[in-house]
Amino acid sequence: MSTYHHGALRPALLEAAGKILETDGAGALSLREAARRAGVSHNAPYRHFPDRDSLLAALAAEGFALLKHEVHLRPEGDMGMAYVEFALRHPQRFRLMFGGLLPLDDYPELRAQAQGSQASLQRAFADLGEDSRFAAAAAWSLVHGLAHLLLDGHFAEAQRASGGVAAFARKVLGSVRAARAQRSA
Amino acid sequence: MSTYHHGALRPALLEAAGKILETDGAGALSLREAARRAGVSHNAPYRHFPDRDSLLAALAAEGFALLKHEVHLRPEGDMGMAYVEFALRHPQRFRLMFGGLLPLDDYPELRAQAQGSQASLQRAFADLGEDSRFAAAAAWSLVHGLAHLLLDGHFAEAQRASGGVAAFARKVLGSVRAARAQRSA
DNA sequence: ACCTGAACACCGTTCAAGT
DNA sequence: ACCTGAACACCGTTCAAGT
Repeated sequence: MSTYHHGALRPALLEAAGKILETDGAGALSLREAARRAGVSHNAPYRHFPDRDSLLAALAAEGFALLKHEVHLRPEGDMGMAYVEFALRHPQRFRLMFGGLLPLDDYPELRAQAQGSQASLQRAFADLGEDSRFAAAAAWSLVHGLAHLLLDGHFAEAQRASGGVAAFARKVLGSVRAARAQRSA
Repeated sequence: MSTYHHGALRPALLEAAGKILETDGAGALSLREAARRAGVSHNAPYRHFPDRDSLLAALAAEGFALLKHEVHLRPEGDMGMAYVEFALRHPQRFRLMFGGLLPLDDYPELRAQAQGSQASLQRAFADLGEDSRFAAAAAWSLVHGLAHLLLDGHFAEAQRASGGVAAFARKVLGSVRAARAQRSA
């Protein structure tokens, strides 16, 4: 009880909010419910977050840090797959990070974090096209769009035929890699 | 005044809701505000839509029909660009269609409509990779991801250097096409 | 500094009526 | 059949207090 009154409320709120986000999505996340789960009044969160958006922004920031970490655990050739797998493992977090719900102009640090994940993919797919800047954008677009469309269930049948989401994703990314390989041959 | 009481309320609500969607986004769209703009009580919409989600679903359906129409106006090689341009021209509509806000499992006709836009892109990018099914998925993913990332402003600097969003998008899509061309040479 | 409780203006949704 | 008005249980946010 008294622990929350001693400076641990902010992380407690983030944890409670994170759970709501994962299970019900950002749209269902209310400050009041997070406060309830943290055992404080509906008003206590305002000591730690100026408004609802800034709590969502903090959750998105956690997500960007985790995404960067998971992508960097992989060898370069597998970073695209790591990106897709992150989205599949944390669908609601991914939607919060990239769903346009947050006014990114008000949170420039979030956009910077998002571009941190692009820097890695750039190297991974650098030879997708000639100009490396456009190639990097194409690489990020490819894995980002694939992640989104998988989350929306738009490849449901194809996934079944491929034996699972991950196997399907690997084949889609692999088909582009194959085109690149033939080009250099 | 009395016109709305004679069967024209449904389209009037869709029009009012569409305007709110375009200016403030799906999150800010309330049934009560749509009803207000249509000049009826906050409760009248329930005669035409069972709940808020089904109004959003109707707006998304309009979007999918428009997307399909605009994509089919272009020659095959330009359909990817048409897809991106649709997203840029109707950002909030695009986010509603693909932002995960709607429970697509409850609206199977929407998912069918979404896949209608893929059918065209499949032909347009059919030689991106060997297996045409995976190549089609890669093509849709590429344009879809590019559209999303452009809307989120993640390519802001690169866009400036390229002289505008559309020019940048064209170069990104072109860089993939260039890789394909080199491969067949 | 951090938290509580009352208050206000919004929602979505339901129900009982009105025409 | 279609619409209104009252009502209920939620929100985000602000303000005046409490410790």
